[in-house]
Amino acid sequence: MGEIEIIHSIRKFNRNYVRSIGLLEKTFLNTGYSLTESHILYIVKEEGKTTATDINKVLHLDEGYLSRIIKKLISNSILIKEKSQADKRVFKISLTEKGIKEQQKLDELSSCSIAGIISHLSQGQQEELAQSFNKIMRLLYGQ
Amino acid sequence: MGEIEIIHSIRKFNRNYVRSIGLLEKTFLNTGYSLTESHILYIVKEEGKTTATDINKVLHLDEGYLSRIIKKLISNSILIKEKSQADKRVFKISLTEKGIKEQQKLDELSSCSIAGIISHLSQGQQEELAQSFNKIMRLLYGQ
DNA sequence: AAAAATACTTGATATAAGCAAGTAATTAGT
DNA sequence: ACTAATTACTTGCTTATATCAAGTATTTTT
Repeated sequence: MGEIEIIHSIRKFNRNYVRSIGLLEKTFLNTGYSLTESHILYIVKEEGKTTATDINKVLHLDEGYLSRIIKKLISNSILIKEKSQADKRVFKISLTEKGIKEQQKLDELSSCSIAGIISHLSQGQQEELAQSFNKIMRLLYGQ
Repeated sequence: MGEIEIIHSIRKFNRNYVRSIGLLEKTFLNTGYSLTESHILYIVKEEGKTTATDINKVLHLDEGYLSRIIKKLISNSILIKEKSQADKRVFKISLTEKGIKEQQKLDELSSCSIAGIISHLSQGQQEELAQSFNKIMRLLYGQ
């Protein structure tokens, strides 16, 4: 396989996957959260208690944009922030009780939408699919 | 591998890939074309002479939005439209000379950005990567 | 011939994202 | 210890991207 074919395969995948992600975004619209917001909530769940800066080490959003999203999530009682004692520039962010529940709902929605997409595949095909995704993850992102 | 692991793998991939596509979008910003516009031009190149409706069979954009994008591309002399003789509701759309050149530039930019991403991989790893993408394409999109 | 569907357009609006300037706190340089 | 630079976060303003709803013209269905 030459470089041109390799690049062609990846570009073909990208063209198709962009649309899948577009569909995913529409699924999230009904929830009242954007994909980006749901991503932020996922990170806060994973990290437990974190900061805007740490979230942005993953997401690389515009700082002002992130600040506003967090502000909105706080005003909707999904997140709370408390001033860090160690560094008074920093706000520690975490999920409220409501936030935990909302995040779980989003988590389930995401899993269900994936389950739907792979439901027409056999068990063996589903495993092949997962292994392909895992391989790409390792090769591209070292994970 | 159980269903939970399979879904987990795909979701992990998605979280990472969303950002790759975000970066790709930023690359395109400098060109004066959005990823969506470049996608439209790609389809017009592939199809030769096509219609808004046919483009949207692939992209599923809002009709009005697509109409405006096409309008803009026409006013920038990238596309031309001519009324179909067979059906006077329809406009046949195609690339101008300038449009062909611009599309080629976008094509190269896209290929180069992929080449950059895979450049740190060995030839063998690049082939594994392409094969993984191909397998996913077949499983998810039947292509 | 009327009703329904299709192809496309346009006005108004919403959502997502980015830029730039600013405040407050911390760290680095001398 | 004091100034300069950096970091964390915020806010006002703007742009980019996308959607909704209503409308025109044409074609297809009944």
